[in-house]
Amino acid sequence: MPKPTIIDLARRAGVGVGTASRALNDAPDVSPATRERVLAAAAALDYHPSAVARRLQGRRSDVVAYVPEASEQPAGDMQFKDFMTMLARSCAHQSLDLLIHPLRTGADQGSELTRLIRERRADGLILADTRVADARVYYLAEHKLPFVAFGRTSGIDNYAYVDLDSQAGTYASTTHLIERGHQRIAFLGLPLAYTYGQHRLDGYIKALHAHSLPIDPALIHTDLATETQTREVVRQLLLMPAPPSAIAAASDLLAIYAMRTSEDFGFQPGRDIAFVGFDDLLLAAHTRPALTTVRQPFDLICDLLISTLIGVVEADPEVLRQHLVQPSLIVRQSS
Amino acid sequence: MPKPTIIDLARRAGVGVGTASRALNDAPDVSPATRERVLAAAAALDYHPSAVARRLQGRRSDVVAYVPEASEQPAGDMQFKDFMTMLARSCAHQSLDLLIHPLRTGADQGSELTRLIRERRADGLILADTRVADARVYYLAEHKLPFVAFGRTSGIDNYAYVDLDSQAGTYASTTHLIERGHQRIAFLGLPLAYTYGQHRLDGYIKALHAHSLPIDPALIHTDLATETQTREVVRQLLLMPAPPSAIAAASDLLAIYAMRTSEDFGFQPGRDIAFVGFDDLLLAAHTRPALTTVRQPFDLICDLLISTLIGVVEADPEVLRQHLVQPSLIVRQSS
DNA sequence: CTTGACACTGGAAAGGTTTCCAGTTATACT
DNA sequence: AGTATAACTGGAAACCTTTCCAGTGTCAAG
Repeated sequence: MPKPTIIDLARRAGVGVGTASRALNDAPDVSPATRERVLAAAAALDYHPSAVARRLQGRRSDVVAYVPEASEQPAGDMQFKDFMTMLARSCAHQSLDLLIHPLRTGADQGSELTRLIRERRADGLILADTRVADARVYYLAEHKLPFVAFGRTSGIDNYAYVDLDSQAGTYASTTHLIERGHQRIAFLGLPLAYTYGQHRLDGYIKALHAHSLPIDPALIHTDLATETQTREVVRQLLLMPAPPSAIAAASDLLAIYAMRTSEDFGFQPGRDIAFVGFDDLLLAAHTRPALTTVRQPFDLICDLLISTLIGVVEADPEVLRQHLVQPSLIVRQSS
Repeated sequence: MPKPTIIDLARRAGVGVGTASRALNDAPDVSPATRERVLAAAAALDYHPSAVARRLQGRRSDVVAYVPEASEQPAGDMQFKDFMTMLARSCAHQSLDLLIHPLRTGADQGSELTRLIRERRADGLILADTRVADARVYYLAEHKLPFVAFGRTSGIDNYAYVDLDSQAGTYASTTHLIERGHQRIAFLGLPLAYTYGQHRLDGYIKALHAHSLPIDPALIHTDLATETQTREVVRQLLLMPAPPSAIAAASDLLAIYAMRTSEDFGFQPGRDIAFVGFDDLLLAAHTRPALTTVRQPFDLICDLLISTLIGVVEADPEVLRQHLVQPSLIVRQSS
């Protein structure tokens, strides 16, 4: 019993294949009685239309490829699964399948990307973890391949992206600390090679500026990756003659490391020193004290990524190609 | 300039389509000169064969779908990205594409899974996060859909799986503690609804048994999810009249929470109390003291998942369908 | 009774590849 | 020289859908 085709189905229902197809896709030009009969036959035969054949006939493959860097992210990416899940959900809403195709950093990324599109294994690409200078973005834009980047890249502007306004995020968290009366606020930053690493630093600086506070380079540490590294940096901060009274971190993980380190020094986080993070990890709500942080609306971001990509693929001039999404500050006990 | 087809290519190279196809797939029956000519023409036209058409003609879609539960994993799944990346790499080795299709917990999972296969959107499925009683496994096995589960499920045996021998993992870590002279060893466990949660507990108990140590229910806490929950449990342990001298945790995260809590009580982890974890998170090597833990060889597991799945899809009787992979103990300073 | 419009239907064509089969030419062997 | 074999080649068929077009039948209006 080979899998039934639409021909078997049509025969069984006593109609032509064209009619069968129309009935299944509830096209307008088919009588209710006929549709009924086709649907019944489909159920009886346990018929499922071949997505492959359908894709061949249409011009689309109805697949989106998600192309993360085959990460060396220091602490594991805790939000990756949530993000993937939401992205998949957004795809499902548009009846798209989600392909995942990590790019090895060394390999010939260009031809890899080209083949994905040109072989029609995917209609469009979603990039993530974009860097300040991101070779993939330059390549895709130059070769006019359909893609949307999650995150901006500098030195190029005519491409589609969705990005969190990270700068607004740290601006908000830093301002929050300032409004709580803090004057000396340290900043723990991520690698500046990533665009969001840069933006999160920018927001902190902008907030200090806006409130006429001095920028003290001694209070700013970026490119933090490991826990030991972070702890060492925080140690130095706490041992300063005039230690900071608050610490703004560019990620929840950094903030948590910092809180722990301050405890080692006998400080009580949230009381003696204020902390804010960034990301709103599931962890963040469960630390003690619960961490004030900045949340990115992944669901909205994913929807935008997919709808923008569809616009790009269809070359729809109506679709806005560049989106900046606002984060929200979640105030908890640590600040 | 519509995308060139193999017909354009053949015309350009001055050969028939059959010959062109054979030349591209380096089939045996084509002369070196002809192949040369076809390849040159392909380069000139920037020709890429349509994966969709290829899939239609062959019987395969050459796609594997990875089907995680749309998790409520308490702490975010830190290893998810690494696992995905390796799985994708294993797929790439076999020229397969990896589709990701999270299953909403509520929805009609059955028809979702059936459609994935019957519509040929994927040739086979990889399941993950299997539970002790996993409805998806039962369903897939009953409907004879091609799949491999990462993790075992009870109450059924004729299905393909790859699993880490978690029991051996906690057996090893617990034994390691015993050999270090510990007699009172507490256990922090994961939800028992997950098979590995159960197995990790089993290994701990088995190790105590093997060394004729008593099983003290007061030292065993399972179904731990959040940090606060874990800290509370550890607090209770440390306040016991005869507190444990070592703690075996079923995950690195639980171990780290426990270490931190013990520090709050003035203990020095690794000296006053020993700790072992499970998972070998990137974090684990960077805590202080560095965490002794159990590592799963994800690369091997992924290769096995994919090769087993291929065997299942091709109904190859030669392929071993059930694999138990041994973890390895990584000894660091915490024990 | 004829004509037009209308509602529905069947079947062919297209989408782009691989595979199979029959055919052509060249080579080798008797 | 004649035949058998080998080495290669071209093109048709198959994979399974959707879409388009021409056709059939019904009904209303003229």
